[in-house]
Amino acid sequence: MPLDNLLMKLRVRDEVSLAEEGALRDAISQVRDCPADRHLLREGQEPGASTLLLDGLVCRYRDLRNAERQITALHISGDFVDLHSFSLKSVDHNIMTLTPCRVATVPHARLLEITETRPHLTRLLWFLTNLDAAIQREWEVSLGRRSALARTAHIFCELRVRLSLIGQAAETGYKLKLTQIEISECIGLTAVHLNRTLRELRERGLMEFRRGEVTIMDLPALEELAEFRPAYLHLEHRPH
Amino acid sequence: MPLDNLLMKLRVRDEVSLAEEGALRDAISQVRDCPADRHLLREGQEPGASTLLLDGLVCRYRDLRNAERQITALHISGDFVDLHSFSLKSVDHNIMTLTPCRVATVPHARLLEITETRPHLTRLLWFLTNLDAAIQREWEVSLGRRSALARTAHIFCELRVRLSLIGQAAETGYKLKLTQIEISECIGLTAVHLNRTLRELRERGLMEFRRGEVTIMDLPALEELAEFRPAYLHLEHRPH
DNA sequence: CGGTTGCTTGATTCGCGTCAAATGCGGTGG
DNA sequence: CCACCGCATTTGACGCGAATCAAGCAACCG
Repeated sequence: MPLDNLLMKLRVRDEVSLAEEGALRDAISQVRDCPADRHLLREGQEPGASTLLLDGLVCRYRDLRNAERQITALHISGDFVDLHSFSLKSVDHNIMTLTPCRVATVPHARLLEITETRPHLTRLLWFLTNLDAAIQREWEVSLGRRSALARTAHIFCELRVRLSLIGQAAETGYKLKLTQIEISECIGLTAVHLNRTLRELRERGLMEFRRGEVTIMDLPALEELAEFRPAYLHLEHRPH
Repeated sequence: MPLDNLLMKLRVRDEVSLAEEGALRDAISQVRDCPADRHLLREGQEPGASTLLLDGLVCRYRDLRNAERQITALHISGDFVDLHSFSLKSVDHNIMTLTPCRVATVPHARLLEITETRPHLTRLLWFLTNLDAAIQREWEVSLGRRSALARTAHIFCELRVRLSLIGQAAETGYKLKLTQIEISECIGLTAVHLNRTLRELRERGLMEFRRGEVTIMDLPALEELAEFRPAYLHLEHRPH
């Protein structure tokens, strides 16, 4: 079912009625597959539809002059990768797949209709925007003030929780088909230094990352090192 | 007029009808003054109202163990400092005034009513959330990949544009009643290093920051150094 | 199998942090 | 109006964490 992961994610936080589920289903105009490393959107474009990620990993990033890029968000199954394009009209960054992906297209016209007729569902979509923003805030904190070691630990803690909500992570580990280069671009390190940092985490017996597989040896110690507080992921179930 | 700055900000991007203006006005339950360095909200609280900043400067921040803080957002007159609390229910960071402020309280019940009855106004509020998120993204880029010099230049470029939208900045400068310590907490530097960086900007003839006053000597060069592209501030006028 | 991409490690450099002290400045009270 | 206090700013000396440069290795893929 294309909507499963999105619905799981939403239903952690609030009720979603069958009518709302139907409205979301009707909003999808098309489902397609997309290979890895393909742009879904580029800076300056004005898409007429938003993209819901059904499977795979997608990032949003910005390039700077010195040819480095900063990945500003990572998206997993069930995330609306550019819901904000409905609201902002133009996008101010690039969006690309990191693995082969399955994506659903949601025309802005149908989102508009939802905002005209379904206040509660609109608030849920708005909530998703706020959730993305909360995650971004936490990345700002990492980039600004956490050491390489804590920053690295933190992103793996965050992804563990986010993936566990859609049944794709356990306490002991999860699959994450990213390269060290890509992860380093998320956390503002060079790939070389990330590699050394991963070695340190491994040698300390906290976690391991090898060939797209995260193995967590000591979750409490890892979360403590990262100062990971999942409050920012807003896991509480509340009427919205 | 309490709403002037918010309306100016919105009307740069879209039409706001008189009825909508009235609805916003009716949403305000109270206006009050607040001294500098006062918390408006703390991590974990669940406020029943959002706060619209009418005058002054407010920041959002998170503290880490090592007693350092990262400021994740700066708000100026006309900004909803915690519109997201309506959507997220609990706040995951601290919000405090940096200067004496005048703030308006907007009960969540009235925001709820707006979402139930005014789709277009709801979309405008949602847009404000997305605008904040776009600014946060740009801060992530700065924190992750820009040098101290570019990062410093960038925040002054951004604030110049944001303040100019509400008539509080010129090409040549603006008032900004912040300390170097506070600015350094925004851009992930130490106050000492920011001070050296400001000296460098001054010696290069680009800009000066003294006693809460920004003087810009060479705006094009400053923006070039910062790689400042205002696209992320979404200044285009579009139907939402 | 050879080519390509990602991972790993070492040597070195450098940007920014840390520590410490001096200077400047606005506010307060006598 | 001046003396003093506390905080912000400025500067210097020094150290460290992460970047850079470079080379070798492992894994995958046609």
